[in-house]
Amino acid sequence: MQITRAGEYGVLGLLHLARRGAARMALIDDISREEEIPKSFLAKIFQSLVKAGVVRSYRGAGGGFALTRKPSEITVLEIIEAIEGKIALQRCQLDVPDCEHMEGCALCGLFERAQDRVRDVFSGTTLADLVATEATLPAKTRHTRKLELAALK
Amino acid sequence: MQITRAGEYGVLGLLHLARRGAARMALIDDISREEEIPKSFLAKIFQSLVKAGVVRSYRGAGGGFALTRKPSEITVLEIIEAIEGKIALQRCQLDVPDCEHMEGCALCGLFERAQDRVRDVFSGTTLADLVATEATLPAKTRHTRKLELAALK
DNA sequence: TGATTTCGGACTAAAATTGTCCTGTTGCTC
DNA sequence: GAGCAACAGGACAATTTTAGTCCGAAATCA
Ligand code: SF4
Ligand code: SF4
Repeated sequence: MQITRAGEYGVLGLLHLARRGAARMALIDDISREEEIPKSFLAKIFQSLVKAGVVRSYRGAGGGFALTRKPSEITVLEIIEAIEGKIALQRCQLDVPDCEHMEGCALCGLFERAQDRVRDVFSGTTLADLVATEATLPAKTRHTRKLELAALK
Repeated sequence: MQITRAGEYGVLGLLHLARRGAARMALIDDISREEEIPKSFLAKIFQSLVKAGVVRSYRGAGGGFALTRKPSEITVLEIIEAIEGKIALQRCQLDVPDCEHMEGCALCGLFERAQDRVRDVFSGTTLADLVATEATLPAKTRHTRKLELAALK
């Protein structure tokens, strides 16, 4: 019952992009280093995000990734589901359900309600919200710390 | 991002017990047959539930399992967490967290909120609620159908 | 005693997760 | 166009988790 690393890394990667401001570009290499995410794994994850239209990729020298929309228009739900597929708490909630009891199962409805609540939370939060939240957190321990330290040098 | 089979089977097993009424006993063998759950797996699951004090077990001939409380006093959350451990959407939500970014991570708080909503839904639903819900579902396809068919013979 | 039923732990098979790696392909710059 | 920089895509591998099985032991009852 966990969001996978892939999903988490995806959000963290895009959050990094959002933090950089508007449509600024970033190399997969930099994001991976600064957010401490395995590079080749992150590269793979970003492929899904490109396909989902959340980021654009630019190849070749001087290339990288950039958000296609404003951070305030990209929800966490969209990101996670682009990477992991639809959030489903049980097989009966899958896009192609895998249980023959669905019609008469009371539990099924409960799972659906729980799942909707999760999706509500994630769809009600955008990258911009996360960036804003970050500002309220103790700076010393902020996840962006490596960035800040690097800037000092 | 799914509740495991173990958790689901646990709820389904107890639901069966609740449906049977008050403190009536049931054999693991019957529950497993009627709910179509692998017997040895269900036996294992029920061990956790005994340890958690949700059911009592009686060994030997004429033994079986019975609820220790009224169905209206047993929540789905309690059942699932007795089996799977605390519901956690991410490693930072684990009982012994496994991430060094916690203090400064905006995402962490979001996961916590989502997780709390899930727990709300599950803690707000008891076995009695599920039994009641079942009554409103189409009888023909009800999950208890096998029981009913057996009763006709 | 012997049949029945749960207990507890060791064990296994399959699936999902979490990556790596290598071979393109695209685009920039000289 | 040569050569480098960066992403694209797919095959592959290691690890972990899930989903069970199996069996001997302990309890209980007739
Ligand atoms: S909750 Fe009910 S419908 Fe959903 S997978 Fe389980 S048995 Fe099937
Ligand atoms: S959400 Fe943040 S705190 Fe939680 S596991 Fe991920 S990086 Fe760590």
